[in-house]
Amino acid sequence: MKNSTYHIFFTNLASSLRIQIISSLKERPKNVSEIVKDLNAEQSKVSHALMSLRHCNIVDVKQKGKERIYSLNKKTILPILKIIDKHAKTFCEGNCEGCGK
Amino acid sequence: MKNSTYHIFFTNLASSLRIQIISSLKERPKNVSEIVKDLNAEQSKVSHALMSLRHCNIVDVKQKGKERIYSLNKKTILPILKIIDKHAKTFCEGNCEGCGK
DNA sequence: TTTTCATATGAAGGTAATTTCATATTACTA
DNA sequence: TAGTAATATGAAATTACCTTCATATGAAAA
Repeated sequence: MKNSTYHIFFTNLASSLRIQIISSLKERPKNVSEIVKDLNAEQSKVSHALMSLRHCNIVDVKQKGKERIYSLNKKTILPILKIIDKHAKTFCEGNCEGCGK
Repeated sequence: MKNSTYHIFFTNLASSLRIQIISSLKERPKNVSEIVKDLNAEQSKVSHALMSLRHCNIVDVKQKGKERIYSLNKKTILPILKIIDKHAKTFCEGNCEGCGK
């Protein structure tokens, strides 16, 4: 019961950097350099994060010349984030130690 | 960007033990001893896990004598798990290194 | 056909999360 | 009210994860 689908999937989402990448890709598909600029993060860090997201099919990638264009699997991710937003709105108004507010 | 709602929420779900607890509570509300028996896990471990889930309002608790009855916030959790199940079915048939299959 | 740009990779080190263990608390019961 | 059952708590130890840094790869341009 270590590497279940849920565990890998949620571990993947339990990273601020990866969530930031997801946010950035909501807008449109982007290459690595664009994401790096967006987040003002290190290139290798972003690459590692993208690799991880890719393993879970949270993002998809295609080559275009020497660039790689990453795109978000919106169908899976957006509804989940929406549910959590609603959850937070319902339970974490004011200050909620468990929800970062 | 460390303790965002998403980070705390997903970190909470990124634990096999806590996912097992959630699974167990899908059936019906249970006290700690029942959960401990269900999962064949240590009591203090389960208590810590429940505390963590409670902070995120993933579970709720009420006292009943000397027992504490934990119940699942199904409205938030079930749809999320469902989406991931579907995601896994779509992307991880056969063997998928990223999804534990 | 070397240089450069874009991105990936591996491994060591650092940080954060989980487990464990010993003990505390709280509410019933004899 | 001493005892016990049920659960919680704190802190040290362990494990898992993330970051960093140095380097590799691969595609295009010069």
